[in-house]
Amino acid sequence: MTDRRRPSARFLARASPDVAPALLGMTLVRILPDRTRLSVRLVETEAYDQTDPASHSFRGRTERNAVMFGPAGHLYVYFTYGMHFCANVVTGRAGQGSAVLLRAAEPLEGIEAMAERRGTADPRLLCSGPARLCQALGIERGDTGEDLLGGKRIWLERGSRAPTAEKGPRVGIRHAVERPWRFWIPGDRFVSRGRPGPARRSAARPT
DNA sequence: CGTTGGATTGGCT
DNA sequence: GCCAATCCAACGC
Repeated sequence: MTDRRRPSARFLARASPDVAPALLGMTLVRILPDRTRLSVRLVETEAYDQTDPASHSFRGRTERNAVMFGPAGHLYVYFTYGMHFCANVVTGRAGQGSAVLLRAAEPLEGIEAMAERRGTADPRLLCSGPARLCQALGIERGDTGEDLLGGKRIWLERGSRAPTAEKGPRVGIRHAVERPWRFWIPGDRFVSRGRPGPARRSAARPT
């Protein structure tokens, strides 16, 4: 059964590479301004922290990343590529600048509303990707700082946590590519593209 | 103050 | 596989 309790602050106040796999299988619930209830099951996450050249917090606190340096359990939303939002759960202790990027999820409730926002009904195209997830759930700049442990517009529930996680390199970064800080539920069809996986056949072959 | 390029996506070749 | 879309934070001068 699904556990509707929220995770504890203590659970999130750990290092991001520990929290990231532990979030898999948890539920993210979203209440839209018109009170539509949406929910998804997290299936893919990535860890970031201040020692990490790929992290927004690497060069210290700024106006943009301030939420990352606050207490665990808040939502850090950033805007990128001129058109996309991505959402993170702040982890660790205040001042550490660590967070977990929510990369992909399985749609559970409010699928019709998600499909409308996304412009497609294909379940695999609703939340499989960090920017897709945000668009489906209506997460934007103004949602940064929301309290996922005590808030009423968006929060986490324990859900049906995954027994195992697979790990591999993070997606779309230039620095610290060697850190295997991407985590996903093995075999889950809602994991986003770009899976590392074993030996994908490449189009670029030597002659 | 000007430049660069990004924790992405979707459409076209 | 390749690249445009489209904003703006971070960095260099």
